[in-house]
Amino acid sequence: MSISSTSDQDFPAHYDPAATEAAIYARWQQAGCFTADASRSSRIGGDRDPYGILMPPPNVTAILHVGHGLNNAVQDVLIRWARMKGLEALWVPGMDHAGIATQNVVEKQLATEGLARNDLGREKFVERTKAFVEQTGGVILQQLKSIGASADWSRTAYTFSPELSVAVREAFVRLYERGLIYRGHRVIHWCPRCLTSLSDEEAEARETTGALYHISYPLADDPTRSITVATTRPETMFGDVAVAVNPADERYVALIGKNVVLPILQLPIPIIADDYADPAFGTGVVKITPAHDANDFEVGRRHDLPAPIVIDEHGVMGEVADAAGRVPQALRGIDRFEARERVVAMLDAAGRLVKTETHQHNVRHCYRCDTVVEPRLSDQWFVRMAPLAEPALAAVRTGRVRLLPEKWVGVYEHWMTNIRDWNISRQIWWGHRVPVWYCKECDPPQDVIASRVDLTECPFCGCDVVQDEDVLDTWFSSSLWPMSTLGWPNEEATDLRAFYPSDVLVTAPEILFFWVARMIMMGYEFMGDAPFHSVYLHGTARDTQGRKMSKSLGNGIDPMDVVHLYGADTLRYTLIAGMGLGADVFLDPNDLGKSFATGRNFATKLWNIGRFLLNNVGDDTVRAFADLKPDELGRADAWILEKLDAAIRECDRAIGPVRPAHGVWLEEELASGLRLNEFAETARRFVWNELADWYLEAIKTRLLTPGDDQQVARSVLVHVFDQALRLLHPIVPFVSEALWQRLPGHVDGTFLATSSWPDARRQTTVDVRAGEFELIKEIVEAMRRVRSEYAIPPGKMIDAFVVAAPIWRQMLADEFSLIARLARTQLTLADAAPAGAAANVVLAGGTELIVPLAGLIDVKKECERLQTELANLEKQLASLEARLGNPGFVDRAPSHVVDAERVKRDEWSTRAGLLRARFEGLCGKA
RNA sequence: GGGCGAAUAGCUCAGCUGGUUAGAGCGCCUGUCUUACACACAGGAUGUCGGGGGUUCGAAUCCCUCUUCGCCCACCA
Repeated sequence: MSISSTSDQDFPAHYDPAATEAAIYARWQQAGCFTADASRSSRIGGDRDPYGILMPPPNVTAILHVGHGLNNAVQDVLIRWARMKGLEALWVPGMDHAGIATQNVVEKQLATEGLARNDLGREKFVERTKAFVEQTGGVILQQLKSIGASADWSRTAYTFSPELSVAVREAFVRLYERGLIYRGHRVIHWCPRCLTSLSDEEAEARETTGALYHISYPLADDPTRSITVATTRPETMFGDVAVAVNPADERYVALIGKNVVLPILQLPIPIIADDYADPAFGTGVVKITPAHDANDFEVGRRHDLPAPIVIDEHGVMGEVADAAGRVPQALRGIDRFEARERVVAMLDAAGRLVKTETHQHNVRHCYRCDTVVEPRLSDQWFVRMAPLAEPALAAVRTGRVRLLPEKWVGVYEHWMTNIRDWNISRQIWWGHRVPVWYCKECDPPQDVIASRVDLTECPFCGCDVVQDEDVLDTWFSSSLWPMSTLGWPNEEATDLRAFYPSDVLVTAPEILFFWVARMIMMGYEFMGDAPFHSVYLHGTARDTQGRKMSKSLGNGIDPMDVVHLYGADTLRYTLIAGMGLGADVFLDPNDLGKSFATGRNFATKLWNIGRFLLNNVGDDTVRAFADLKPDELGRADAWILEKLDAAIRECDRAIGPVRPAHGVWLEEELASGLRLNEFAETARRFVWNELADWYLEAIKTRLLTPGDDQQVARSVLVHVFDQALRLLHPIVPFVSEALWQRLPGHVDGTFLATSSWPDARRQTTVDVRAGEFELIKEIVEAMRRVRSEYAIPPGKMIDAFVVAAPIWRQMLADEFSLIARLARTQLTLADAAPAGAAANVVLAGGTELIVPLAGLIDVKKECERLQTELANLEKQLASLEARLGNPGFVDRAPSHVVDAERVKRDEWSTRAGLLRARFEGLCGKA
């Protein structure tokens, strides 16, 4: 890509991403820039410390949205930084088979052909899904490449691959053998549309306005008396097996043990006493429906009651088990919500509906299809979580794992200490089938066999066995991701030894419990260590109204649109710069130009700095920066090198450290690192406000004037820009690479992506010349302010005098031409303020600028302005005096504060004196 | 209902363990096509740091309280 000429044709004023990005990415890949070499990991005897990031695997059917863009941009910044720091960096990409989600997609597809999954049968359905995934899946991984993701694609993983399926089985069997997986018969969350159970996390609660129905149940032995129950779900009454009152509730104590008659069915059921009934809620009487409510199930169990099921798997009224004659003929086959209305009408007609009141409560919905979840009594597999949670909780408490932002620590602890068992079986077909076989001939416990290999016959009696029909929760396989992608359960696997544990996990807080917590648990259970030391929980992409971007709201932004319009760097820079730690990113889907202006403007600026540099430095050999002698450097050179060092240090602090120095995070370490917006801002400020605004402007003449000093300026410029490109590369990889490869002296076949991260120089002494440039800069800024204040035309060269301490005088005289160019002001050294009307500015250190105003301004107006300025200054001075006169302040404030205040006071009083003199000189003594 | 967090410029947010004149980006105002960049340059304005109390020589920063938002969790039918 090296170029010999820099005509406008191949170096246009605006960076053209379309012309460069794809080609650069291809060359990175070709050169193997992103492929990690496990043998170089110091953990297995190599020469580099490893650094690992695990990509949260997107669903195999997913298409890139801004959330993915944001998530992967963060990871890519980190991995590119680590790579440049000389670590053996591995970013493992991959996809999730996404059980329910993918099955739903295929079922929808089938539906358009008029087919249901049962029409195909399990085997055919799975085959079809597999084919669908092979044909259309993985689009997102390709899209990630176009935003620059430097993942190691040679290690792309898939939760449903043969290798990872082995890991899933191994984990299941080991947990089963340890008694941490068990089969339970209980009420779980059931989605009547997906026809599967859901975990607690998958059943999302949503605040809903419903109704609380008060129904009177007459006493069996005295139909004139009745007790009233309150329920939100009258349709479940056919499954009632009792009504419960609190044993301490005096209203009902006398009735305990009697029967009431279940309305409509005319079925006698007992009144029982149970603490579960809350006297303060509703009527204090609760109907007990063990098959359709998790709490009622527990109550039923305590009282040894049956659990008739009256709603089937589709959410339709029907007698399923143990419920003969319970569902009236007229309601059979009726949907639960329709049935609710009919039951209410029936009760009303029978005079049993006492009243209906509106009621706020939470209703759980399926996280995949939003259907109202139905509590359902069934057999499911569960993971016993308490023992697994213990080390995972300790990991965060001891600092082995840090959560950022820290506010999530409390949430994590709360969840971990109140953890409930995890339902891992799903009644769908797409996923890892539960590796359990049943033998009809053997007696418990030998009739249930968990096996790492497929069984065709019972290992105990040799007769036929059948495999469990269920598949595992997708998140079960995800929880193994940090190990399974590296070769576990083969503990000798090179990648596993070289890269486990990894370093940072970057994800959205929504899946803290779905995924992150469970990965930590599994890490400890199977590897004896947490899978990473940092969890970076980033914010959400929102529209200008603060709504989360989503497909259903249609307020999303397609990152590919941004890439096509403005380039990947624009997308990345905007997202990274706009994202404080854990803060949401706000973008306007209706105005991409405005939303991404930050990134686009920056990319253009950077491009133009490069353009300037190449046009002015040219292709001729540039002196090696390392060969420059310190005394060859000009003031601007010394200044920009100092700023560069500061920028490098600040960037390091913002993004690092790589990992805790002593295994656990210390207080002081937690204050830095992963502040990517600070990193971006620091780099931007350096490149734009320091390098471009000042250094470049300052050296223009030097670059054009042949001689030794020209060579120095060229060398420093190339060096500083090279370093700046390195700092910026993790954020804007494409434009930085494109420019870096064009720098004079670039060696063909080398990449910025794999070059080294800058180091700040170890300077022990303060460079006086840098300070001198700072004074020049202040003078220029002051002159510009004066010019603007007095509305002096930009093109007009004006004269001014400078009164400075003797040590500055020669230096200033040297730089008069530079100041003249930057401030359009011809300075002359003076010993004191010349007579006549003038604007007067005092800079830090007592340097004074005097700008004769004759012929430039309205003297009368200037007098008024000076007067107010003087009044303000004197007011401020008075309060400063008061503070310094306050013994408490002087005694207890740190000395540097007191000193600073004193310096300020002295400066201000000098300035006040000068102002007064100027005022008097200008207006004559009033 | 329990827990956690936030409130700073028009908008989105920085402001670490209290200490010079509270910052950035975008937006806004004025001027400029100054031979890298008008996606730019130069200059500028804007804050009772949510309200109230307290600690202190000194509070955006620490404590209490109120208000308003947000998030997580939860079996009150």
